[in-house]
Amino acid sequence: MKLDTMKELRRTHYCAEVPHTTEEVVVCGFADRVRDMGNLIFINLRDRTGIVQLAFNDSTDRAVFEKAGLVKSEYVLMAKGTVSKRESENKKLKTGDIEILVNDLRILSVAQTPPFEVTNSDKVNDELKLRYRYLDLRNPRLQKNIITRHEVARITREYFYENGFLEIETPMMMKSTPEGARDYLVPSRVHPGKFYALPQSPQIYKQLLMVSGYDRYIQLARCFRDEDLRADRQPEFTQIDLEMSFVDAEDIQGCVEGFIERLFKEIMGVEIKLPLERITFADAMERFGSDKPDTRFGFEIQNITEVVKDIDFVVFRQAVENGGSVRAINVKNGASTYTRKEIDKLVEHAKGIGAKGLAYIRWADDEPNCSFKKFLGEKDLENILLAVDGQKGDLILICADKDKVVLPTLGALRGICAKRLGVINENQYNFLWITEMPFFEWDEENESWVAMHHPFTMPMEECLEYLDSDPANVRAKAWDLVLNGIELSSGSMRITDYALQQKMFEALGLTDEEIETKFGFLVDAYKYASPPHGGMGIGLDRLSMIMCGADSLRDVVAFPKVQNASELMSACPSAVDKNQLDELHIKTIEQE
RNA sequence: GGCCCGGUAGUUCAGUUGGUUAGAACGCUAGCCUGUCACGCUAGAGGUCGUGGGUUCGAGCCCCAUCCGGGUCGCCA
Repeated sequence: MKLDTMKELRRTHYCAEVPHTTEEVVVCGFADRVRDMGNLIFINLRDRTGIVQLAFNDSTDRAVFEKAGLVKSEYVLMAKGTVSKRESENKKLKTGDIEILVNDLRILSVAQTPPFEVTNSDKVNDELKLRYRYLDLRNPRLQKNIITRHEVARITREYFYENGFLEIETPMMMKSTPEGARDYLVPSRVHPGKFYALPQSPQIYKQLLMVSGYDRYIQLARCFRDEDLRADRQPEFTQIDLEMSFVDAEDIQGCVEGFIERLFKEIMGVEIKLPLERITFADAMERFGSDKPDTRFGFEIQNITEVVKDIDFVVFRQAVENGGSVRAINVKNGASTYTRKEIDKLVEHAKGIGAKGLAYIRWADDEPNCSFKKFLGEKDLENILLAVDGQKGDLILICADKDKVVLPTLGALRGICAKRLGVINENQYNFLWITEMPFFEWDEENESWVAMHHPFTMPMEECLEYLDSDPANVRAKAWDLVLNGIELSSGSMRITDYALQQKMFEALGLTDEEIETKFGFLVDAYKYASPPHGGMGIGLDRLSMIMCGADSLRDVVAFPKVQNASELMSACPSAVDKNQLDELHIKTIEQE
């Protein structure tokens, strides 16, 4: 087919923004649906704003009409015509009461039959859509998400600029720091055997910017982590990275709260009530069994150790003897309708997390059905039900083990049951600050204490005395921001005192040599004085995901990676030419 | 790395106990159609049942291996 060109013609309006007047307009976009009725043709023209109907009838010039007959799905068109009121309105379209009577149609580009219908692809396999991501990105839903994400970025910059933050870029090629997540490494021709790393976050650089006196820093920073993916985890992601000087934790949180409030108001029209709710890490674990609890529903964890400690049931007794506990969640909202099979599935899930099993009481009929009834004394069941407010219609799940097992298990089950029962309000946005995070975390594999946040995090003053004696009880001036059960953000005050930093490194078991080679430049910087400072990194992708009502980052990332961290469209990562490797002084597997 | 789920026309799916020529809808192609808007009607094309091996007289279906995708645990300072 001979294609047309735009020549002198230029767009006057986006499709969904064509005015209801009779003036002449020029629109362009993709042919969405073509309805050819013989002597009457309608074409839905689509661009990033929406759809407008092009009409061709007996008053249309014959050459134009015949060209319209050639148009197929996804052809790229430009059309000039007059806006006309429609005979019957289409209420589903923003422009449903008008159409364009076309007097000049240009077919600018033709399309093969696409592998799936671009605007009707909800059920199409993700793999196929990712392989043809450029087609899926034409989908209005995805376009809306990508545009929303743009709005998030725009408001972020506006807000932080208005509050005196400077946007400063930090390097994408930096020193590898083996702590924490695995680095993506970058070799270089001029440095045989040496590697840059892509940043897991600009952490160190932003701290140095505070040392240098830039006072308030913001960056929409790309970050990279060579770890396994999840629906809410991509190996490459964007962080709203900020750092502030001469502030304490509450100041930073207040600043971020203002940002959240503005963002939700402007984009969603949702009022977020400030200040946001706060809960300590310890309380979050105790009540919700998670460091990122979803508080849109109840089913809180209850400690029933005292109630059941005298029951002669080996599972309970062993847990208590081993310093553990017996805890329960009462799944209300008619959870007693759970079938035996469904409960078995919950038990399986609990085992997957590490629990040895799960006891339950299901009260569907007149009498409660208890899985460990034969071990109970006369009043025991009554006491348990009283302790957890058990009523007819409830399902009570009980787990007994060490707290390290019991809490996460019940925390996970809590979420699963809430989803199954449909008690989660999708239009609710429950923000939650998690405060007083532990400083150390016990690393089973290496049998050592590691920093839970990062080693530059300031411990809480009152905990300094436990540094050596009881690391588990040292809490940090670190906090997370959680939204609907998803960790959005992490922040902390940083250590600016050289001596204290040395002490923290010691507690983490780092030798002087290790400190020098890994963080020497950072440690040295603090010898030259530093304002007190702290900051946060807010997950822009996750934030956008929740604001779009999506349940996967793929819906808000233009070109996402799949589970094995490859990108299906371009098929990367890929093998490279041997010459390229030689130049980088890298031996291939065959050479070894 | 572990566990679970999936892979059958271009797409979404159905496919009985292992049994003749593997079906439907949408899409696509052709024709008809002057007010459609998920247009309608008629006809048609389109399949190495992910791949390899095995069991069997016979495999889309059973077994083994493998690849791809999804979820999840580990992991993610």
